[in-house]
Amino acid sequence: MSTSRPVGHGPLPPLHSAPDADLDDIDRRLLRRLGEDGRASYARIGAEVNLSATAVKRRIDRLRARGVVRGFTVVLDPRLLGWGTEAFVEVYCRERTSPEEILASLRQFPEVVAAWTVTGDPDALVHLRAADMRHLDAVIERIRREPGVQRSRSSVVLSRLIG
Amino acid sequence: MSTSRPVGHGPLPPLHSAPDADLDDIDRRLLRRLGEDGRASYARIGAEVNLSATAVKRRIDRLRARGVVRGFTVVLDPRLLGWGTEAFVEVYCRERTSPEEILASLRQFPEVVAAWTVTGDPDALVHLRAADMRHLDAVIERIRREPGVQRSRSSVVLSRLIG
DNA sequence: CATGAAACTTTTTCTGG
DNA sequence: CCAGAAAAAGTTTCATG
Repeated sequence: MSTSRPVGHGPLPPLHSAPDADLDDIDRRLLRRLGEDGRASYARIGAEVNLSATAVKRRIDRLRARGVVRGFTVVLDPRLLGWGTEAFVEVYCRERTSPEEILASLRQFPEVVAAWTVTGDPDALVHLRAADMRHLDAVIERIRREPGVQRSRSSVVLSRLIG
Repeated sequence: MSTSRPVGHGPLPPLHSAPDADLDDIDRRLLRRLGEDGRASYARIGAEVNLSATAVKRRIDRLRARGVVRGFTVVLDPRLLGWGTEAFVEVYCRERTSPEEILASLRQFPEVVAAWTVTGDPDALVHLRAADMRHLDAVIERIRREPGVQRSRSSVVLSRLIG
């Protein structure tokens, strides 16, 4: 029943040496535990941080209220779900293409797992997930044809090192 | 206690139209619900998918056993934790630098949230999180000085569009 | 073989110290 | 922060289609 998902490296932001977050040591251990198993019971967490289940719940509630804890989610295996191929696409937009327009363009693709506007030559970086190369190719082609998009440069993921 | 985290776009792989995963419609709805709230009770989930809590638990257990569900985790707000600045760094390695060496280099930085080896000109793409620009700059400098690293090209994240 | 109901255990949630 | 009681959720067992 225990999930082994080391944090620090991974989808979670680093907990240790956080510059400033008003977290005490117990909060950090507690969040680390929730990072490893988001369904861990308050009682079990409390046993590990030397706190009663009630105290643990109150701390987590407080962290939720503050917005530090945004919620809880399930971690799935994209490969086993049939989404084994991923890529990053740098998108170069035409002049006068707003982030809103980029967003609107990308929103329609379920293959777009994440996207950011960035500094530098490209305007946006897009993280794609697809079933296979063929699928990936098709999606990239469709993105390139979007009105606001001028050109793009793709990197297919060979292996996930961290995260 | 309900978390609004739309899936399809985001850290979760898309659930709908999964090419092949041996998931039936109930599994997909169930996973979607867990994506939104990883701590939702079996009873509540069951009420939404017209199944008993027992049946829901067994389905989730089965999905865990198959590896489709890797676990559960908490979703944190990096900004409120003091990690508000992020960037992507393309790393160009020297000849004969293995992925293992890249991994070993990057592992030591807690600021490295994710990293992939990729096709194309750069060898690796690195996702960084830092407290601020100053911090980000320092980390990138340290990465550039790593033995296996030849040069790098960075994009600072301006805004998160999706994910 | 998956399901649902019931029995049983653990955990959560209140209350008041 | 602790203790205890009530409520809810998790877990196991068993019978059914």
